[in-house]
Amino acid sequence: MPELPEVETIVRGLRTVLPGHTIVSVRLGKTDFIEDPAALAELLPGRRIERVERLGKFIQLQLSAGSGAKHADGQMNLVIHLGMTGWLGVRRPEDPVAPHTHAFFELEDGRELRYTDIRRFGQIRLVHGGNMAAFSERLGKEPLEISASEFHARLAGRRARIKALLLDQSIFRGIGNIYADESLWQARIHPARLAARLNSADLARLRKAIRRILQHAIEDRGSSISNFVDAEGQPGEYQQRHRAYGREGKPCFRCGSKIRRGSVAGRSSYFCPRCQPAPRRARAMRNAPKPRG
DNA sequence: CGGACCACCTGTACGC
DNA sequence: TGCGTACAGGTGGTCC
Ligand SMILES: [Zn+2]
Repeated sequence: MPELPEVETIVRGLRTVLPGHTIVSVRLGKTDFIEDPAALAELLPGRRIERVERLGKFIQLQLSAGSGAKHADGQMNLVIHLGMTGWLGVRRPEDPVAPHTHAFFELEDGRELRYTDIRRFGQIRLVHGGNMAAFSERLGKEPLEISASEFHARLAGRRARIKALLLDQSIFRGIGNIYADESLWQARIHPARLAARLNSADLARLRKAIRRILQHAIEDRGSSISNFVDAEGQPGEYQQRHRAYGREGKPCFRCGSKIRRGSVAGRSSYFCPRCQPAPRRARAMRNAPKPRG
């Protein structure tokens, strides 16, 4: 469940062990999710990891320019997205290899950075130093950094459903299905409300809810669903604090009504029918994602 | 612009 | 036990 808090948890773990170390070789398993597998083996060895950053749900390993003719292209970034089931962490070679581990970046001290991803919805790509700013600008604002006025401006006049906009990574980067539902529950806004119909009090509440929930989730090292663990292998705790997500039929923590599940923006969406009243003449929300033929 | 639906891939839970 | 179905943290495409 890598959304912003889980990715931040992974990044904080990697930041304590990776900077200063050099990639000496690369081994790959399945590569259908890697943009240019050959380029990894060709361009990474010899580069030192300088910084570890998070851009929304992306992990950025900033690498040195290295030396030698083939490194004449300057700084490089190894950019990794965890998709639905990705994991990234450092292990020793003798440590057991988790199933579905598809990339090993061997370090000069013998340890290896491993990428594991059951469904392979993640991404591994190289972004040249000169293209990194453009890459970052294609994404929206960090939800923990955006000002109130910019938050309002980005949603003003949009006639899409608020949840669809929260999930749009070009508006805000890092919010996913769990934290969208949790934030909307906290702010008492139905996920199918149109953004343009939210007043400024609604928007102010929503921004505060997003900040509070993401911050608390980071403190709890994210939500662990189906075995998510951080870079050290420890699970998160925030799933115990979910108020809406995954709680269909259970009582609302505020009013006791049964939490309902519907489909908004193509995703399962959990909300309290009483605290989060449905938009008046909105098209009836579909019940749940339908099976495909 | 916005939404519905499909695709990518693997695993798990559950009904029969 | 086995099989079919629904669903899962995400993104990106098509079609209307
Ligand atoms: Zn309620």
